[in-house]
Amino acid sequence: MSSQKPEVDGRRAKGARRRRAIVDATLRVVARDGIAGVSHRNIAREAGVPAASVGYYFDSIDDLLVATLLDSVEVLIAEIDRMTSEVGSDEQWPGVVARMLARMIDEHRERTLAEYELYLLAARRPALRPAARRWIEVATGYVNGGEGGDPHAMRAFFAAIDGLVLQALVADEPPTAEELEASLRYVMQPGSYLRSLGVIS
Amino acid sequence: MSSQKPEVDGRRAKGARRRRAIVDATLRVVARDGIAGVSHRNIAREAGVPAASVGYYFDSIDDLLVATLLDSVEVLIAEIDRMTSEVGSDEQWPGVVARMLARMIDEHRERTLAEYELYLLAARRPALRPAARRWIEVATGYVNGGEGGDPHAMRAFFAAIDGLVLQALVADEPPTAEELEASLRYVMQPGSYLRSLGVIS
Amino acid sequence: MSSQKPEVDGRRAKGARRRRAIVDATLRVVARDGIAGVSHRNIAREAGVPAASVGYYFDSIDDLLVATLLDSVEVLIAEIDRMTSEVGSDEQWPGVVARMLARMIDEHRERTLAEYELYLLAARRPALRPAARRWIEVATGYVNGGEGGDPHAMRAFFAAIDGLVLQALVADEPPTAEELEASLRYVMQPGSYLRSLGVIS
Amino acid sequence: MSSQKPEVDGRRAKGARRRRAIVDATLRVVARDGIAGVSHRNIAREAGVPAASVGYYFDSIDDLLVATLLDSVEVLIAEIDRMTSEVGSDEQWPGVVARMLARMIDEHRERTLAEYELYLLAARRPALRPAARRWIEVATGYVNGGEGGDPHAMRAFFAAIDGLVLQALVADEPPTAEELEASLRYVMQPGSYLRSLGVIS
DNA sequence: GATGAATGAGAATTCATTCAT
DNA sequence: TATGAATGAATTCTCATTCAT
Repeated sequence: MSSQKPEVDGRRAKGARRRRAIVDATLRVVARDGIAGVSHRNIAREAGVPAASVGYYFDSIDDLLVATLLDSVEVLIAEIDRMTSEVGSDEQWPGVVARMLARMIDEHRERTLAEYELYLLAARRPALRPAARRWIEVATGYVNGGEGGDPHAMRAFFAAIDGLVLQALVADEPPTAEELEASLRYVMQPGSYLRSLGVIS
Repeated sequence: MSSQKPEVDGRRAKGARRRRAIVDATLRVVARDGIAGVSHRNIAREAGVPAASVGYYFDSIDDLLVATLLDSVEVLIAEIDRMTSEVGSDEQWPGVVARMLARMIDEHRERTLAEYELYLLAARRPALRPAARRWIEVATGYVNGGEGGDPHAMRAFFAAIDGLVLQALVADEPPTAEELEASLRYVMQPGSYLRSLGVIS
Repeated sequence: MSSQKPEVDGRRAKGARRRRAIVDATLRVVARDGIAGVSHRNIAREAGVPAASVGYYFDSIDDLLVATLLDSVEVLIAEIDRMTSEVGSDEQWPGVVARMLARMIDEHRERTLAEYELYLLAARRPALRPAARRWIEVATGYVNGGEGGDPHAMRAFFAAIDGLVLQALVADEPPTAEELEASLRYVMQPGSYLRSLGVIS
Repeated sequence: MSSQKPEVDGRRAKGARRRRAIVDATLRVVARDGIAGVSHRNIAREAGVPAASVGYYFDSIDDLLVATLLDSVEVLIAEIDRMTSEVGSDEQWPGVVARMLARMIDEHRERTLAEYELYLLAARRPALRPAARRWIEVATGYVNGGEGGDPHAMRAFFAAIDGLVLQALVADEPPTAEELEASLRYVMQPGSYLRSLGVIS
């Protein structure tokens, strides 16, 4: 698509880049200082942009948080993608998921914490709901492509995962991958549970 | 036993009452405005005390939040107590828990949300950890008195409950008690799950 | 040279003026109420600017004090300049310095006191050291251009002056110019002292 | 002296002890945090007494500072006493004084700083003047028992000492005893200076 | 006499927003 | 379009003081 004023595209591209930089910075700030640390100044400093730019690109802090939550979901999707490609048979699932959770809890603790804070914030700010919903939908879709399976079982399954991560984040000593796997086996028993989920037949 | 200085008791009692009023007000404020709404001024207005009193009774906002989280656990305990007295056989458990959760989500939505926010905050503030831990311990203790049962199964069980509530709080349309019960049945199957938990034999 | 955006210069000039007004006001406040009187509110009221402006132009109170101390040095320089132009032969020096000190103590008592308070504060706040050092360097430089002379004699000389002013500020009845001159003669004896300083040969 | 109510003496003694503890604590607090750090709470914590006791034993902060300054003078007297007993002939004086000053600046830097802050404060608070005057009188009295000697020379002599300490406290690198001695020799030259002071004849 | 309780006032700092350019 | 400047409002925390006991 051509443009009469190429510098406009340059400017637009610059604007998009800057917007992007602000969103990325926001996720880093939430990871570091929590949602309470989200302020125009903090974000601008982290992003390396003028303080007024944050207010310029996002009408309100809420707008910024919506964009950040949505963006973090995409990052999560990419991460899950990478992990699912590592697993072969159903029998490995508990171990694979456990290791993924352990990584989220250990290596990416602050980042994971940030995502949960944003997620919980959706309970208060309706504007964040679509982003939160997308998260659930994406996760659900990974099990069986979004089709089939008892939705109540599905909900229980992901609820357990969410709860395990939540408790791990709060715990003084986070559980190891082995412990997580042991817990996961109770909600991923091939004979009864996963069958109900439609993961296996 | 009489005292020569009843006025001391009177003062102490008044102080305790005021302290109590501040904690109660804090839980209401968190329920209404979220943790972000916790400020000396907001709390003081809600409690009907001078603003400086909040700083007087609690050295820091964190101290106040710790006390509030601890207090909310006690309230939760009382609530669970009431519910456990209603249930007869094991078979009823899923329904009873589902109805309890539905009530937490519907009638006491903001209050429950407040508890989860405080709970998640413990992930960032170590000072809140003991309060958060007490919550888990209390819940765990209710299943079998804290003895026996596979701890990993226990963890998975409560994780599922936590996750169900969390997702319900975020959802546009919260699940009904029936839907929750359906989900719970997957993590409370008498034949496999509850037996592992040591709830039934 | 003209500018396409004269308004920028206007704004910058206004900012500089306001900054200047705040520094001036700070020196007046320290003179009137001491360093203990330095607060955003007090400074702002004295300068006739909004309270938030003080925090806007100076990141911290220390920054403001540094700027104030540095500024007061410049004022002192101007004052000394004026005085040095009045003196002819070496023999007059004690009298001239004595009159200068007497003026600092009498007419500008509060102002001089403010400078000493800022100066002593440098002993606690390293950030003020450079400003304090500049004061010493400026004074030293006036004797012989900073070159030659026994540095220990120089130090003793200015120490005596500092001490005389200090004691005069604390005294119930400040010394007259004549008394100061009599004291100064003991540290400015042409035959031994000033020769060591390199002031005379 | 007998008493009908020995417990009163006990109480009085306790009160005097507590008063003393508060004064001592004040000097430590000023040494540590400067005069700005003097508050009822800080003093009380440092002294290990109830917060309200400070206000009880001293009507105002000024009263407390007066007592503290007076007390610090007595401590200084004891210290000087100890040092004067070490010196034999006049020739040693510069070295002895230099070592004393070096110790004040190095080992007791904060304490010395505190004394200068209190001393300078006397310039603003007339209530502190008597304490400051006593300081000067005591120091002066040590030279020749308070009699004889040219008072202007005396003033210059102590002014130089005061100024040397003042500048040493502000300097990044405090002078060594040797450097101080070199400076002191210029204001303690036996042939002219000390003779004027009446120290030697 | 002595002290815990309580509070109004004030401190520095940070914030979101507005405005002029 | 984009941004430095500016500011009223709000934050937590500390303070001296008063009061009841």
